[in-house]
Amino acid sequence: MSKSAQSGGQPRVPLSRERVLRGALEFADAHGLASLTMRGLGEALGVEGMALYKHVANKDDLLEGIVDLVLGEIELPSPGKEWKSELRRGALSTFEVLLRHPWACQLLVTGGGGSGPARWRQMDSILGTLRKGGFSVELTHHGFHVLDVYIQGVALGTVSFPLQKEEMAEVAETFLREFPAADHPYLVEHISYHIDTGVLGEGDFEFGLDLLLDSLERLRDSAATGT
Amino acid sequence: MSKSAQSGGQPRVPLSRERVLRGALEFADAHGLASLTMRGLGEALGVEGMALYKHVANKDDLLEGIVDLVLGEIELPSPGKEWKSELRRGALSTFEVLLRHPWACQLLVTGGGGSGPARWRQMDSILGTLRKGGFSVELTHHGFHVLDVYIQGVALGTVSFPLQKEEMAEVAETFLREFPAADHPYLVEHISYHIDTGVLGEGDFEFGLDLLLDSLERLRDSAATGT
DNA sequence: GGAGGTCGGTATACGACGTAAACCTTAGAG
DNA sequence: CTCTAAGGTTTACGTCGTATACCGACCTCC
Repeated sequence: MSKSAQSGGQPRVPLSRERVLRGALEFADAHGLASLTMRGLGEALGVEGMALYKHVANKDDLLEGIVDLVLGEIELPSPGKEWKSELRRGALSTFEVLLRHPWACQLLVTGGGGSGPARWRQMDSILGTLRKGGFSVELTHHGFHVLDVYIQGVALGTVSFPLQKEEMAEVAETFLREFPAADHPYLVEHISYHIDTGVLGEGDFEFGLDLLLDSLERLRDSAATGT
Repeated sequence: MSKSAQSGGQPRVPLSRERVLRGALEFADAHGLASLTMRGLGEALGVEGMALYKHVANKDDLLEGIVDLVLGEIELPSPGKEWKSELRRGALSTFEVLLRHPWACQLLVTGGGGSGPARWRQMDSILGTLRKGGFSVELTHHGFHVLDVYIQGVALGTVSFPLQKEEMAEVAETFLREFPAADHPYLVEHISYHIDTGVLGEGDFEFGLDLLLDSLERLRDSAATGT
């Protein structure tokens, strides 16, 4: 027998930062961020809550850790290839990943914006894609922030309005019924539109995304011709 | 004496939802959201913490209340006037208000997005400004969401990166020093740019805002000419 | 002008949370 | 066989939101 497994029962796998973070991520996916508690996570890992502190500095550390894990799932654009489709792909991937782990949005946004290695890699690849796509340093700067903010914003908005298509219509209808509709004619129109077309979704996300990408392209070109 | 003031000392002003919410807002401004606690707020209002529950259903109710107060500070665009400058004004006002109450951003985003009357009024006025500006229902829908998300996104980003200009440069420099810079060339360039130009600010906000407004205008016009 | 009801505030208490500190257990090294 | 230290447990503290019971002052109505 090798040195790690021995005598009686199970193979003695003694936890680790890795396993704690992975467990926390799954726990959050399963039960939501609010239910992610040190004692609860401990139990899920078959251990007393305090044991986690042997692998994690404190709860904030743990949260930062799982945010970075999530960010690591994002598909990155490759600097050098066709910039627009690369950024588009990366943006859609970000959107998907954040919707897959709704709680991560919230953390990303309230916890300083995610400052782990996965975030750095993502930033670098987006910036690089713009630069290699012919954008000046300044335009790259602006473009990056606009895209970044937009993506996080939509993900956040979508996530904090967690309704399925039918629920949505139902809720909207009861809302319209007991509402000072006369004072909010345009809001009523807007809600009605939502009743017909459903919730915010990928389509709405892509609308703004393409708007931004096209605008950035136009700016790049007009800067190049010296306008 | 009138009926409200009497005998011994002070004039008997018995709290109210209004005063509780206003007090909570000031408390959050002064000490941050994390320090806003029922007992703490009670003390600030010269009252035991439990007294607040006579005016507020629970803490969530209180938080929703103060978010709506903040939203009420926002200057609204007027449907009918020149749409672009109106929306621009409203967006800048939103930005300012959210920076004035940084904690509100966070609440706005985690607490279902603010669903009180102030939010409704704001939504209605933005939607109305677009419609009266000649946008179709569909384009209004998209334009609204894009603008809305962008504004909240930038405010959130700015707020969660709470550095002054000099701090910023300093932090960035130490960051660059102990950083695997070789693996993140574009990120390094980006940070250097930030060192020179300072933090995210109103300028960066306006860049994306104008980008969006111009793009929307273009879409409106091309839809009008049937392209 | 008392009696009673209600409104606004207090006192006390409970369970959950993050986490500090001390302790125990085991397994490998000398 | 002992020493050590890493990994896990126990116990405890302070803080949070809040349920519940209580209490005093006012208003109303007979």
